[in-house]
Amino acid sequence: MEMADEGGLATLTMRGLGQALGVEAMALYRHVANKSDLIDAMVDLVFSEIELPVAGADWRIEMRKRAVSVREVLSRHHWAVGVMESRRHPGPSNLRHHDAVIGCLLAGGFDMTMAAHAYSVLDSYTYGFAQTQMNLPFGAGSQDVQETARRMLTPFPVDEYPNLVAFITDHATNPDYDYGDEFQYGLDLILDGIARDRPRA
Amino acid sequence: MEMADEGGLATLTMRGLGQALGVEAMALYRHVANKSDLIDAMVDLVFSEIELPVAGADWRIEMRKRAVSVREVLSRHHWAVGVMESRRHPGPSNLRHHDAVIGCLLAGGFDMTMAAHAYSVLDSYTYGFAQTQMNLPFGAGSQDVQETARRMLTPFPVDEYPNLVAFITDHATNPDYDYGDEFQYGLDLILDGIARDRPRA
DNA sequence: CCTTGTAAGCGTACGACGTAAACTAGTGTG
DNA sequence: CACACTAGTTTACGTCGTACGCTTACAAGG
Repeated sequence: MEMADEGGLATLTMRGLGQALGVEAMALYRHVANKSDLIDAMVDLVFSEIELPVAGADWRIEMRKRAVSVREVLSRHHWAVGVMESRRHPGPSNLRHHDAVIGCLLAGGFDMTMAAHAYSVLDSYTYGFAQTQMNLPFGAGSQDVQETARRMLTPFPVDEYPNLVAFITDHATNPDYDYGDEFQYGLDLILDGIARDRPRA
Repeated sequence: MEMADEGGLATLTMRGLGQALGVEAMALYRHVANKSDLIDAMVDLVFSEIELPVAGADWRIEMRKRAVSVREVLSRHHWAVGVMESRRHPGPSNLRHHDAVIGCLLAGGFDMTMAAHAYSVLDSYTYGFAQTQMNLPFGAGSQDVQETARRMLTPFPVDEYPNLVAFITDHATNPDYDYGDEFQYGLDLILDGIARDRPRA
């Protein structure tokens, strides 16, 4: 996971992993069926790092806490975005996580249909945000943003994309703009919407 | 793109593509700098298939139309999810798309900050939903779901994940439950939230 | 007509990658 | 002492992206 954290899933190779462990690549196959199996295990480890919602506590606080935790964990393991939900063999932490989320919603007075709705919006948003942010071709630091944006737009005629340019100059390169803050806005907007729809208990 | 549509990005190889075109693999490098460049071009083609929002029209209708179109396009090109926003060299359709979305929001009376908020939530949700749905380890058909779910839970003690089991049996395997329908729910929830926050024009 | 420049495509080759198969030590247990 | 088990190694195969150098096809200019 350290290797993947640093350079992405692509830099995690069996040979490289073996070398990092002081062992030949093939030795790994004593402990792991194949690379996909290894990634299954890694994904489950990532799930185990996510804070579990507590059934019986305030659902809104718990759901918010979980979403923030997912985002924080995925920001430490950016390789995991895009691979978390695609496993054909979910591990125990994965299943426990889903079980806890559903349990917390049901305990919070949701019926099954509303729980499914809530889970779907929250998860889609949280993973989607993580994905778009992780993949953003610039990191923190407005100098970086400005430079990257200029390089992207260079091949095209000036004034071809006026709104986009306005957005970048007026907003995205503002030094006290942090894209990460956007997450809170959308998260609360969605929680508000869910709270409004939830049948009163 | 036909190749990737069928078997995912992994089955698109330079040799395979050459063969499909009746040409040696290396011939492709006359037209494309490298594989990443090829994928850049493919991503831009995907963007070009997305319906553009019209500036001046009702922003809510346009945003909804766009989100639905994104989802539809991504469902035809499932390989593109996870790669759309990560390109270091966005093409003209990509930039035009972003420009149109921002333009439509600004024309709809949003200030730049609210436009950024709206764009962020909508995009994160739309991509996130596409990602989780595309990657779901089961396709359509409840028989499939039931079978897959049982196989996933088999290695674990019964009653280890009661809420998850309840969700699957009560809800997910219901024959008239289509996960795709969840998209509409979340989309309208988010649009409602945005409409509420938008400063009145 | 011939030359020459350019675009298109081909052939070969290299160094990754995941992993199958067979083998070799070291470690207990009967 | 024999035996099975475990962890690790060696070698090898097929596939990938792609660097490098070669060969055509063809159009423009003298």
